[in-house]
Amino acid sequence: MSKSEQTRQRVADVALRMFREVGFEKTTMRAIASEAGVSVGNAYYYFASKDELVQELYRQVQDEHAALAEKALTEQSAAGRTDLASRLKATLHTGLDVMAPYHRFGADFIATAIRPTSAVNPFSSDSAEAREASLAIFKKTVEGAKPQAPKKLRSDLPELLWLGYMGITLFWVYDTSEGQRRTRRLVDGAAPLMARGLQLARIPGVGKIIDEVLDLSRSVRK
Amino acid sequence: MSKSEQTRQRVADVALRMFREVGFEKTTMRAIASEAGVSVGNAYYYFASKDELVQELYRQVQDEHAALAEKALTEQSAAGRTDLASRLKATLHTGLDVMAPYHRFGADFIATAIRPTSAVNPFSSDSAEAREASLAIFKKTVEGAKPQAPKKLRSDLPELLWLGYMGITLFWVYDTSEGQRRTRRLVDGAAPLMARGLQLARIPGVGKIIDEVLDLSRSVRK
DNA sequence: CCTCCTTTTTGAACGTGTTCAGAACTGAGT
DNA sequence: ACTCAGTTCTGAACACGTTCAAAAAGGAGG
Repeated sequence: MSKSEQTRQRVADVALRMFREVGFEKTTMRAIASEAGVSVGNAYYYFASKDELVQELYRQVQDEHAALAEKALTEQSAAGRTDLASRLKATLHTGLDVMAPYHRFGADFIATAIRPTSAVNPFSSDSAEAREASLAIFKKTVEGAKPQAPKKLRSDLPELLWLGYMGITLFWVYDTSEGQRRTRRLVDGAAPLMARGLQLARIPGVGKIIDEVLDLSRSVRK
Repeated sequence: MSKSEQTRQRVADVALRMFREVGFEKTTMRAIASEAGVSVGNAYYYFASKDELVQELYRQVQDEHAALAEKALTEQSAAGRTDLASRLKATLHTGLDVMAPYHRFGADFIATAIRPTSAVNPFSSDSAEAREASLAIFKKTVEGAKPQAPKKLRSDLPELLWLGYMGITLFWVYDTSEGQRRTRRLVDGAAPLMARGLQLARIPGVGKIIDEVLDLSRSVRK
């Protein structure tokens, strides 16, 4: 590893550790630089802004989620539990597991991420790669499920679930209950309800409405 | 009006005008103070932070929404249009109308509002009053509708619709289409779908699931 | 070893939101 | 008129994220 890469890595490591330990706002660029043994300007040579350090954090959280979810899904399959509700629970709970150390400061990260101009914004094109990776987890969750979801929903489902996951994350940020158990309960309750709700798509009257909802959702996404 | 009140008002007026004209980030406290003819410290004597000025903005937007929605709903009723879909459209569209001048900077406001520590956060206790006022608009929207919504949903409906409105607002912030017409289309499409969707609650199989969704939503709100 | 270009590093400086010690003003009581 | 407590106002100062001109280090070719 070149000296340049080492410096970059050291800055990133220090930043992420400090984010975890003292939070986003209290971690100043000066503190990061000093702790990493470089000047402020040098930290900026590698990361154009504090936001870019958050981006680094997201990447790491996401990689970890992908690995943990994959592992949990595989174990469940081996044990014969292949229903969508169980798989969804596994994916959502592992997501919460990975984010847990950052809960105290989650709000700051969300505030950063939500700006359309932010590179970390989950809907922006800058983070397309990260979003695809996250979507892939939900694709895997849905595709490996038996019985499969109703055909008409299958293709849109991962994206809708991912959107739901964003909502759950928002809920989690505001969840001050101990260990965020209310969010855990939400996941445990919502996963089976969603799985069962999907079956309703087979009832004629419901199916028609769902078609229209999907049409609208597609047209509005352009 | 006392001199103190005058100063406070002048600061607020200048701030809101500048927010509208040049945006949240570009409106500095120094500029507000200078434009209002007071010192920076004096502006802080009346508003503890820049966020509190945003709170002032929210209050104003909300009052305007309440008035416009009320007017639109009354006119519709007079013309004999009392179905929920039409009423919902009126409420949502007037909301978008009121926010329109701020669209360019909406993202900054959202980023400010989303911090749990922010006084402007729509879920925080600090903004309970504002939230109640907003909820009241949706209560009126639902209650004045004929035919009425299914009984089991009636009490939770305003809160759920309000939540949906938050989602639509988020969508609107990210909507860069001209005049935010995609958001308008979303409202036009979603309002009738929601109204028709509610009727499905009367189908036995669907009703049971809805009961459980409501139970979960209540238990998780604690 | 020297030259010359690129990459890396420095730290002072800028503009920001916010704080605070104290100055200026106000008005009620004497 | 004078006092004095409370209210209103001031502007310098602080810490922050970020920028930038210039210094230092590295490295390729002679």
